[in-house]
Amino acid sequence: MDIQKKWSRFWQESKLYNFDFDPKLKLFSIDTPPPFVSGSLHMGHILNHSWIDFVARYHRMKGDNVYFPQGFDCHGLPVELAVAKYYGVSKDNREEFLAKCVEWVNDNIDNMTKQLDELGYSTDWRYTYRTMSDEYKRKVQISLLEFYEKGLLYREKFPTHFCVNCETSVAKAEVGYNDEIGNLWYIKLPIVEREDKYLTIATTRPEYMEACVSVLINPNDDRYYDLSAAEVKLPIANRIVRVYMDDRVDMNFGTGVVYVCTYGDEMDIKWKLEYNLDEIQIFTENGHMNNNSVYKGLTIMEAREKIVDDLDSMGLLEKIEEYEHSIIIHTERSSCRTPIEYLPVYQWFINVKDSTQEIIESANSMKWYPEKHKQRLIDWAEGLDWNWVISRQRVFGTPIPFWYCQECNEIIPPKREDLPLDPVIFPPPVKNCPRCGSTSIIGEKDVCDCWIDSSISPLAMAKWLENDEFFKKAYLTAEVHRPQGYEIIRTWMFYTLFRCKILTGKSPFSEAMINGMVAGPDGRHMSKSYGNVVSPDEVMPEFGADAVRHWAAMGSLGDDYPFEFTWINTHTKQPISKKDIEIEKEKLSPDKFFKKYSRNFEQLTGASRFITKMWNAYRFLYLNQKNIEISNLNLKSEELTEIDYYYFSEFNRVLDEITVYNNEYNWHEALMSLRSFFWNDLCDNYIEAIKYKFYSENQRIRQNALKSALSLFYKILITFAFMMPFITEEIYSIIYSEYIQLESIHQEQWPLPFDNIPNELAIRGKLAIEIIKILRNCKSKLQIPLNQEISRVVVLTSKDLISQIEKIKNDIFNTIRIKNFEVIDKEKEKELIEKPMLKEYYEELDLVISIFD
RNA sequence: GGGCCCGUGGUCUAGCCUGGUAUGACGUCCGCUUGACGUGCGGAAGAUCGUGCGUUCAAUUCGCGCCGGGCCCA
Repeated sequence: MDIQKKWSRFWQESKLYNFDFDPKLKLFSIDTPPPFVSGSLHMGHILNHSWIDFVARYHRMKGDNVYFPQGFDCHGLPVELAVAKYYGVSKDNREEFLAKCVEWVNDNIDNMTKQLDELGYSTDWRYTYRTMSDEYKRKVQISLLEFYEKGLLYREKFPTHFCVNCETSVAKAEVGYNDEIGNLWYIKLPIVEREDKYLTIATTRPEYMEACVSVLINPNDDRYYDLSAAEVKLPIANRIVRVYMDDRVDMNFGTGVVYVCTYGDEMDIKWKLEYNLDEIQIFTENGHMNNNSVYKGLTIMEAREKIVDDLDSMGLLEKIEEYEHSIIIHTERSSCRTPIEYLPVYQWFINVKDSTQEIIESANSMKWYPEKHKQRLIDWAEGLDWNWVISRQRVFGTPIPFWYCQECNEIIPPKREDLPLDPVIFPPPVKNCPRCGSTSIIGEKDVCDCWIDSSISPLAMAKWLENDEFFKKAYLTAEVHRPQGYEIIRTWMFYTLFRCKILTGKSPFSEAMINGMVAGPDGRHMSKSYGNVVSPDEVMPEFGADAVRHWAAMGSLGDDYPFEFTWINTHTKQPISKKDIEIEKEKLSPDKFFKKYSRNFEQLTGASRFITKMWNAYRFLYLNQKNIEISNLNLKSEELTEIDYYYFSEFNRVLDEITVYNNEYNWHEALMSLRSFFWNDLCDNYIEAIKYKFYSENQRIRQNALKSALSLFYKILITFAFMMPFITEEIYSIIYSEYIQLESIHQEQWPLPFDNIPNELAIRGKLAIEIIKILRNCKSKLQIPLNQEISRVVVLTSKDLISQIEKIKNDIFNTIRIKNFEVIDKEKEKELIEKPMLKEYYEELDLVISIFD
């Protein structure tokens, strides 16, 4: 932890990640997802932002001029809810409410910034943007003005969730479902031109009768096969409506006949649009019946009772059943809990339907990692049938900068130079409506959907409308990388492609890297609202940022990745089942509970073991570095041995491999491959095979061995640096800073392969390592401790190989500790009279190995 | 309600597009070791590749249905 703090501070003080606008270099720009300012990050963000940081650091090492500012998505319902809850300020007190929202957001950003720093996130904070800033709002509002000028922005009525008690539209997130016992009324509707024939519908909302615009039946329902396109007469309303066939009608509900009303539920809205049905609104905003109803003035509940009575007296009420169903209620305001109605209110729309081809073209012009997620966007764009509702009936958000005429609904746009503005308080640019001359012009009080804010993030960070030169470099000519999760492909990605293309004529991204969702232990994706979040603060102190980043790197591109843990008893270290933990949680106080049980993060133990291993490898080299003086790491060919060459060539092979993986953002495979090379090859075999030289009498041998070991280790260290910035920096500062004149390992370029490797020597080195492995195995079979000397080993082989092995026998017998090591022509086998302890045949290598006491 | 994605040993993952019973890692178990290594080395066990049907000489890999999980929109 101290090491982490030390380096975090150092990186900041040395301005290591400061972005320098270098006109000579290609700009690689990363359009980071602006996280919503919930206050703290969870492991889902950690996965996402670790990957982004990998991209940034890796591209820097590859020589790109990397620009990646971090943004923050400030507006949103949760902020309003939090402010209302924690500050007790009401929305009605607009000015104070908004000020408190800003304060709340700023506090949250501070904490999230701290958490990103702890992760080793290498953004340049000087370029951070916030969607609530004036500059950001200005861009958003200008973009809306441009959409208006292009004729893509319009305002019309659309049904929304509406609370008739609070007399306001409410967002989806503000409503909930409640199971209630109600009635199911069976109502007979006379069929037109068929005397005494009725069609019976079952409904939980009889008061909607006057809003009924059609009746639907499932075409597979043979009870009603003869009623296709029939008409029924609605009682009370005295209107005639048509019967349609629709296979989405649930045949098992009620009578299998459903009446479509304005607007009973969400399906009604859909059917209304699909069949182009009439719209007959019968409620007022305060929950009474309106002019369209004979029950005008009654409340909805009163009207329900009355209509049931009336139908009964008309003999059209067949029966009443008790029925348990769930109804939508206004849950956000706990004092309300009134059933939600759907009322058409004016909403602002952006026409996206007409741009789907352009969006698809943009998507096709990008490289997608992984490819499969491109389809998600294309399917979505092709299947899109509604335009984008951009208005939200909230307070804290970017204002929709328009006025409208209350008489004729004419939209009055703002002057460009006045933006940003809030039309609620800012006077309109004209006194009279340009169309009808009316003076009742009113500023829009709705604010923008958050996606309106965030879907110009590539323009905002590239300083669109602010700095033309920068914009050209960072957007028009840059390679722009978009990292994000798959869950927002249809929103963030979709809208960004759309808006940026319309506004600039150019598609914003050259590539996208898609991450999956991090799931909590319950299998659902980590989200504050599910209450299954694990904060990085809960694992960072124990495991460190590098281990957490290692965990992130092990996730696979585009797929979900669980962050699991099991509960264990702190004292016995025994795992506890989920069921038992729930019981204990109920029973004990939080204090006692956490004393008795703790979480065990299995996925991080592997990561931290690896880091320990790396640390040990460093320590071993460091100990020897203290004893053996070398002045530089320049390798000369005469100083290198067969084994060195073999491992150098192996490194080259692995380097190629991981470069390909990294270029495709396949961190999982890259890390696996590098990890196993480091652990199984470098530590287990290479260092073991040259270890003896560190204790050699000969100073040159000692120096050469150390030099080549340090050189190889250094290249590996560099390749690990972008994933594990802290430990690599620490090791660099201790053993390498004296040879390499860089302030930080993070200024290094991606390593070049070792050159001039004589193939013949490398092959011989490989042979040496193979024989060493075999002999180590033999020792293990004979249960001889590895550090115990063997008195005699005889290798029988062909004449060709004898001369090869002679050249590497030093390495072999010194590593394995063999007193007498003989290599003999296999034809002379008979001369061996002594009986060996162990005799092993290795046909593929053409070796017979005998070990003697 | 609609659309899309996913389902491989206890866990994560490769392979599937270009069909021939499966890759690697973590974890587990056994043996040895413990002077870079809160360990290391060597070895072993463990998957009828969600399920049913179909195409095929042959399916984890292709097609359809179902089940389960997820995401977004409504």
